[in-house]
Amino acid sequence: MAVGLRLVDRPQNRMLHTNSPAEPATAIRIRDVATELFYEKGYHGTSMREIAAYVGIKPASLYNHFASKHDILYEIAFGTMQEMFTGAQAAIASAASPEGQLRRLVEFHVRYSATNRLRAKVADDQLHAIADEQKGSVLDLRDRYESLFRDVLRRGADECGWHIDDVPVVTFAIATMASAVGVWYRDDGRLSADAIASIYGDLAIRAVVGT
Amino acid sequence: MAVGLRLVDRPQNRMLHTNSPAEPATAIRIRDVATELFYEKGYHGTSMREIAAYVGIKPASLYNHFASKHDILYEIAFGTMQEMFTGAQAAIASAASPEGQLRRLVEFHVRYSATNRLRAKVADDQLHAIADEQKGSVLDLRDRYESLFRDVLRRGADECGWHIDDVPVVTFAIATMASAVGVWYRDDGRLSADAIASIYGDLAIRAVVGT
DNA sequence: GACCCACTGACGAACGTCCGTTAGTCTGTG
DNA sequence: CACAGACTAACGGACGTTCGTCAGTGGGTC
Repeated sequence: MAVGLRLVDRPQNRMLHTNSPAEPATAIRIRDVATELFYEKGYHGTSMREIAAYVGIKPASLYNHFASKHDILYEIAFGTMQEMFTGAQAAIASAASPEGQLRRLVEFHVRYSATNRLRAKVADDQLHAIADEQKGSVLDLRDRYESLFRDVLRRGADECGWHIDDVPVVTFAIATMASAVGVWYRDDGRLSADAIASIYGDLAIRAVVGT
Repeated sequence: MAVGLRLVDRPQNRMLHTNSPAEPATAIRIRDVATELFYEKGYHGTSMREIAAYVGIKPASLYNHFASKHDILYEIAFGTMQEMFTGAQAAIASAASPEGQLRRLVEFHVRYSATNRLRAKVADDQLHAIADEQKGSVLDLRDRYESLFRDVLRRGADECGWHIDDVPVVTFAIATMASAVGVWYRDDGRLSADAIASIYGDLAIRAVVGT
């Protein structure tokens, strides 16, 4: 497990006296462990037994916290998309000009993709494994997120004469470029998330607004 | 199956008299079907039974053509990386200046990612499912591919004063941006692969060289 | 032309293993 | 005492893979 999971082995560890309130609730630990395993091996490549082992409980106990394996993935994906959507809204609201909005948007997206790289990638890549009834609400949120980007670009093209051959194509190009930061970003890496966000902000502005 | 698979049902179809040489060999059909299923549902989400059903043979017969499920994925991933690497080499050789080389490189990458979108995405996303002994050779090829990009950017930064804050970061940004075309490209879509490649070529040049 | 034989690629049946999930029980905490 | 949350044990089913078998094809020999 490359990122940071450790198998928990606690033969005698039945919440001895709920000592530390800092200790995260089991449901959260399950969600975090599952996020990491889904990231590493995919949804279908990860078993409930494995999740349980890393959390340090027996497989059956998972069902005290989640109704099903699908529900774990759904909670990860939906929660992530929700965070991204509200964050992007705030980013846009924090600037007035299209140029300022684009920069804030890209910077937010990069920062989020970096600091929440596991969540963000799982929400993207494992969509196919979400149950059909649940998939709709996640996709809907994603569409609304993308349209935030698109609207800023469209306004820049209309009002400021940006170099945009094709708004949807460029929207997607910028968004995916920023998403991909999560693939290589590391908390202890050479560059901070803010520094990378700034580089990408420059890149996007230069690509679209000009030098 | 969204892309184009059809379940093959042929109760009486034992290569009646090897009539058409146009009919692809079974191994190729298996590879193509597997590519599509891995793309749609991931490696672990796809079963050998399912692959066999879409090809129109029984599961056991798959093993006349591939030693294992892992081998199918490996052949897809390695073959794809090989094609991309040799294509990128040719793209670089076709221009002399860093600017020309970057444009050709981006255009090739976009065009390949568009016209081979299933292969390309499977090779990227399903790497985690490749057996450890085989993973090395695929990763190695990918590293060499990335260094082709990196070298062009580095040369542009050194010799032509391009705006590159950080060569590895920008390398990755451009490459992933171009890869992502495969997510939405469709053969019968509004824009041809060449047109999209050109848009992305412009975008990359503008982002890095300036207007 | 008739025979032989290696080869290819399909088949049905079965293997041991692992899967997600459930039922029922026990135990410590409030 | 009630309850939340852990446990043990087990379920049916799906998994990748192996096996023995067999029809059809093609080339070499008489």
